Order: sequence, then C-alpha cells, then structure tokens
Amino acid sequence: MPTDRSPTRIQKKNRATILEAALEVFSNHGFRGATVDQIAKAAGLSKPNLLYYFPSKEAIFTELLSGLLDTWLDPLRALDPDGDPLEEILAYVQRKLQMSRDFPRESRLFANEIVQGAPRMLDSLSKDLKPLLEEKSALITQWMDAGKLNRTHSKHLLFSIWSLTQHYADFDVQVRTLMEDEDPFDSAPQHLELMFRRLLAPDHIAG
Amino acid sequence: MPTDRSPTRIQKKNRATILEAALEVFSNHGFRGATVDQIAKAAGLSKPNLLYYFPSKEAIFTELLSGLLDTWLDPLRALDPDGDPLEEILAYVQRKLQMSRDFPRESRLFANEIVQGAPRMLDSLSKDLKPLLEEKSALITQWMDAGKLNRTHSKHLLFSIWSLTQHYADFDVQVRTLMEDEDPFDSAPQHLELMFRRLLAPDHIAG
DNA sequence: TCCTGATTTGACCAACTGGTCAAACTCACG
DNA sequence: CGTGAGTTTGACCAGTTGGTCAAATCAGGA
Repeated sequence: MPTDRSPTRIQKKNRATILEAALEVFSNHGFRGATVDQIAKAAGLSKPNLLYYFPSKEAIFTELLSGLLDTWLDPLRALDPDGDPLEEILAYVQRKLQMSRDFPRESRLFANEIVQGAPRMLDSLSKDLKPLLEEKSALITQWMDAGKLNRTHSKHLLFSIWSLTQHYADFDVQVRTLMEDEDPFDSAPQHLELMFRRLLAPDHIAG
Repeated sequence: MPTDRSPTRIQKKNRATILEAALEVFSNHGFRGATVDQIAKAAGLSKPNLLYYFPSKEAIFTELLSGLLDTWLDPLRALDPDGDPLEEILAYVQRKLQMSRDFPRESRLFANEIVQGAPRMLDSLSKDLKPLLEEKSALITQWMDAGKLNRTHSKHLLFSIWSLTQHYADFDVQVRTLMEDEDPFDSAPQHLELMFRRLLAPDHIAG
C-alpha cells in the first residue's frame, strides 16, 4: 500500500491512469456491471497492482464520483447574477450541451448511478447539489420577479436544462440510431436555444 | 420445461408473476446488477422453479423488454394526424408524463439499458422505434409546413419530449432529493405545458 | 381412485468476482 | 554499487452467480 508520504511520480501516474480507466468502464457498465479485472486491463495493470493503489472497487468508484461532481457543476456555478438573465441561461444551456458532447462518459457515470437510486451519491446530492440548486433557482426567481424573464417554475427549469442537455450524452446510442444521417450535435444547439429563448424571453421577443 | 401446448393456468400465472418480479428487480439494478435469485425471491419461487419457466436470465430480460416496448410506444402511435396539431402534441406530452408517474419502473428499465449502450435493444430501436419516429416526425413537419406549429427540428422536438418527461421517472431520486417539500408531479404538468406551448404555438398565442 | 404429465425443489457444479499475500523485482539515493 | 522502500505479480481463497439434474410432489382427466 502506498504510504502517507507525498506521492511518487509513479503513484501519481498510476492513480490517474486507473481513474481514467475506471471512468471508461464504470460509465459503460455501471458499478455492479464493471469488474476490477476490466478496469485493470483498461489501465494496463494487473489486478493486484491496481488494488495496491486503491483499497477496493468501491473506493475507486467513490473517489471518481466525488472528483468529477465538482467540475460537473462548474457551469451552474458560473451563472452570473450580474449578467443579462436570458443570455446567462442560454449560455448555460449551451455549455451543458457542450459538456454532453465532450464528456459523455461523465454524464453516463452519473446517469447510471442515479437511475439505480444513487446509493453511493445521495449524500453528494443533498450536500453539494442541493445548496447550489437552491442558490441558483432563487437567483432565477429574482430575475423573473424583476421582469427580466418570463415566469416559470425555476427548479423545473433547471431540471429541464439538465434533462435536455444530458439526454444527448446518456441516450447517445438511441439518438444516433434514430438520426443516422445527421450528427445530433450539429442541430441540437439551435433547437435548445430556440426552446429556452421562447420559454424565457419576456413579452415574446422570441428568436 | 413447459411444453409447446397451450399454457396451463399455473404457467400463465407464474410467467406473469416472474415478469412482474423481473421488472421490479431489473429496473432497480440493471441487467448485470440483478440476480436470478433476487428475481426468484421477489416472485416467491425457487431459482430452479423460475428457470423451469424461462430458459435463462437473458431470456427473461429480452421477453420483458419486447413485451413492454410496445405499450411504451402507444402514446406516440396515438398522435392523430386529424387532430389539432398543438393540442395533439401537448396531450402527448401530458400522457408521457403520466406514464413516468404511473410506470417509472418501465422507464428506468429502458433508461438503464440505453445508458449502457442498449446491447440488447438496438434491434428494437431500429426495427420498431425508428419507423415510428420517421412517421411521426414527418407528420409534425407537415403541421409546421402548414403553419399550424412554429417551426422546429421535429426529431429533436420528439427527443425533447421523451427526455423531459422520462426525466421525472429516471432521475426520480435526484428530483425528489432536490424538491423535498413539493411533489414534482404536482408542478411538472404545468411547466411542460408552458414549455411546449410557447415553443410550438404559431405567432405567439402563448399561454 | 389411479395414472400421467406438469410442477417444484435440494443438492450440486463450473465460472466468475473481489480481494489477499508472500515473494520477486525495480528504482532512487547515499 | 548496495540497500531499503516502493512496486509488481502469480497463486490463491472464499463468496456469489447462472444454470443443471434427478428425485419428489402435485393436479386433473379417465
């Protein structure tokens, strides 16, 4: 087992390699569906060697989750109270859509976990996500009170943004099967822009 | 093994019981995460007895999938070319939302499978879902051509409906964690109605 | 009632899975 | 170089899992 001392070059490299491999495997098969052997193979290590760096399969998974959740929520944190409300939200939508295109494995990792009841994530949801949602949905409600946005249920609005954008990562196989000829990510930005602009633009200055 | 003859009373009952139990277990844990023992226990049968009615775990799963996909797509089939376009689509949205409330296990069963690449469903997607999507998205495009609906990408529109409505079943744990005090299904219908009405209403007769 | 096919089960098996361990090997540094 | 800590691995283990099988039990028509 690696000591408590500052990590060696090898430790740093191998832990990173393992987490990358784990992301690949866990996002494709879920926690239960993934095997330590699969992860080890994907990382180019033997199973005992992998377990030299992490005490258990569960430990890999939870470290991966908590490490990724933070960056996953960055776009929402970036919602700026001082920006133009409509443009802030539209930009958030596009940023989230970009993340579905660029980091689909992260999205599927969370999706897998939550669909199955989030047994290893409920804490993070209440502790990290909930306060952030409360803060930002309050901000959005303020914007609506000020007449800068058409009035909607601000929490459902955020759920809608998550749902619509992550759909393109989580259900990628289905979307691509049904859109053979066209890359979904070519037309999705326009579609979502239109959708949220018409929903939120005050007094119908819709695009 | 049951013979090819017409099923006995016991066969009918037990096969139905098993499929119900399998839905419960598979929707909560995914294919790999579910065990035959779990299903047998949930069905109140011994494992060998369960395997007397189905040849394998895989067979239970595929029969369950194909049996449910049909009814799952009924609301889309019901989209009526002769109805009022906007009301037809809004009604479809509400029907789908109802299904998320009333049959969340079915929704999660499909979600689990598709997030993991739909290894056992790709055929059904191309063979059953694709033609239906083509038919209905063509219908919607016609409606838009006729000026009955605001113009959008009709396939993305259908993806959006699926995504938004099924989100309340698939991500139920997350939604409820973040909405402690309120039942999501109380306010979701209004929210989605507003969303699609504003998106689709021609010349802005928005609600 | 009796008999035959349908149903149920305890015991079992081979493959897989997460994890352990002692021995071997490698690397950086004095 | 040599040496001790850091790293890697083959062999192994116990628990789980999907599935089999022969024997036991049950149901219903003649």
